[in-house]
Parts: sequence; structure tokens; C-alpha cells
Amino acid sequence: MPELPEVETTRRGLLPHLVGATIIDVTVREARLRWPIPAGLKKRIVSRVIHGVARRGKYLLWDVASADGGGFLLCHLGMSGSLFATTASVAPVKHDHVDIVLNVNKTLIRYHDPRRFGAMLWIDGAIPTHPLLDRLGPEPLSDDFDGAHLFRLSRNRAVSVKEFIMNAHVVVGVGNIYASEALFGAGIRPTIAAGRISRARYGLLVAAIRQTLTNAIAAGGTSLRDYVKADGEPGYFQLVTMVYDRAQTPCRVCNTLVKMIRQGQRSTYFCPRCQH
DNA sequence: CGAGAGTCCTGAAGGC
DNA sequence: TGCCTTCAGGACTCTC
Repeated sequence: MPELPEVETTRRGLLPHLVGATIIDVTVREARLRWPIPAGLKKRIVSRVIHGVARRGKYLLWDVASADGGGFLLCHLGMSGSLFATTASVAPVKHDHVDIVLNVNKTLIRYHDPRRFGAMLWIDGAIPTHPLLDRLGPEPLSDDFDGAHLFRLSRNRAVSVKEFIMNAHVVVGVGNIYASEALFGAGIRPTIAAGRISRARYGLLVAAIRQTLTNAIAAGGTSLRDYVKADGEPGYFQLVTMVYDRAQTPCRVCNTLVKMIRQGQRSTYFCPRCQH
């Protein structure tokens, strides 16, 4: 499931195809995603040039001639979505919901999403403002994200630290897998109330989140070359986790059995000995 | 405002 | 073998 590293890997994989290309056609086979794909999308973007692709949290923002009467295509991959380059000669398969056809080398960008938790929306104008983006927390790999930030926002918060760092208004891009992994890295038990963690420990947690995400992006980068394969299957790297999905198996550090619990209807994994 | 539950959806996995 | 149930997940949205 795409977390921030996968979204960033997607962005880097698409960039060389998109920048400078002109959109010449759009096919929407299924508009019912998390929200409906706007009916007027094709009319808005056809014949416009793509100037870049940015990422904000897990949202991808295609700059579609935003400074020249266009706007931004806002994409979210949900949990089962993927965007990849292919050609019109490759027949769409089940759940290939959108094709965005480019003027270069018969390339098209295909959106595939079995569970349709993703989104493809349009933002008019030169500035990418949108209710989905307006209240997002800092990027985890930016300087704005530090222990002081987490400490300040967490005061008097009873919510568990794991759910706290998964809140996109606190920090973007920390999904269920990396939340468990980062808390293991910081030696913090996921059930502790966010408001009861010291500033120093939040410093450790920030470092662990950065490390976890950076490693994952680097791992994604190693498969970047063949990321967009001929068959259109995205080459997501296989993630090696310390605790996630390892319930009842030995901790890789101390051999204590990893525990699985439920928090906010999500599974959480931790080592009862390494994390306090 | 915060906390917790509900919601969308499909495919995989497990039970019988 | 095949049907049925349960679960997974991101993140918005609703209720209290």
C-alpha cells in the first residue's frame, strides 16, 4: 500500500515522462474514486503542458500549465492505487480507471486502483490551494518537522502516540506501517498518551521517522530504473520490517515475541521489551 | 476542540 | 471445490 516513500518513488518515476509533455487525451473509465473525478477534467487539461509534479504528503500535484490558465491535478493513491507509464497498445485491465495520454512517444499515464480509495481532483488557478491540503502538518523530511513541533502539538492530548503521528494535521506521510516501524526505532511504546512523552523522546521519534522514511525511499530508488515496467506493473520494493506484520515472531533485536494490538481500528506491532 | 466510530471498496485468507 | 465471513488499509466525515 502506498505510503509516502512509494508516493515519492512514483513521483520520481513519472517525472521524466511528464515534464514538458502535452496532454492530448484523457479517458476516464471509472470516475467513482474516493470522490468522483470531475466531469470536466478532460476539457480542463487537454492541450495543456505539464510543467512539473510536486508531492505534498501523499498527494501528488501535477502542475498543468498552472501559470497559464490551467491548474493542478491532485492525485492520491489511496491504499491500492498506482500511476505508471505505458502505451495505448497495452490494453487496459480491470481497475485501470484513467488514462492520460501524452504527445510524446505515444506514452500514456494509467491510473489503476482496485479499491478506489484514491482521488483525482482538479484545482483551478496558479496556486495549489485546496481544503485537503490547507491544514496539513509539515513534511517529515523538512526542517519544519522537529521534536519541538511534536512536543508542542501533543500537550494535553490523550490520544496514543501512534495515532498522533499518523494524524496528517500533525505530520504528513506517516502511515500505519511506518508508524509502527518508527516507534520501534525510537524505543517508544505505541500506546503511550501523546501528551505524556518528553521533548527529548520526541526528538528521538523525529529522528526515527526520518530514518525510516529515508531508508524506504532509498530502497524504492534502487528499483526506480525498472519501476515502470513494460507490463505496467509498478515495481514496489519489498519492505523489510522490524515489527510490522511480524506478530508472534522474534524481535530482530532481542528475540522477544513481537506483539500485535488494535489501535483506532488499526493493527499496531511492537516489541514489549525494546519499547517502553 | 478532541476522541472515537463509521465509511468508502475489493481481494485475500480463513472457516466450514 | 465453493460459498460465506472477516479483515486490511488512508483519511475524510460524522457523532458525542
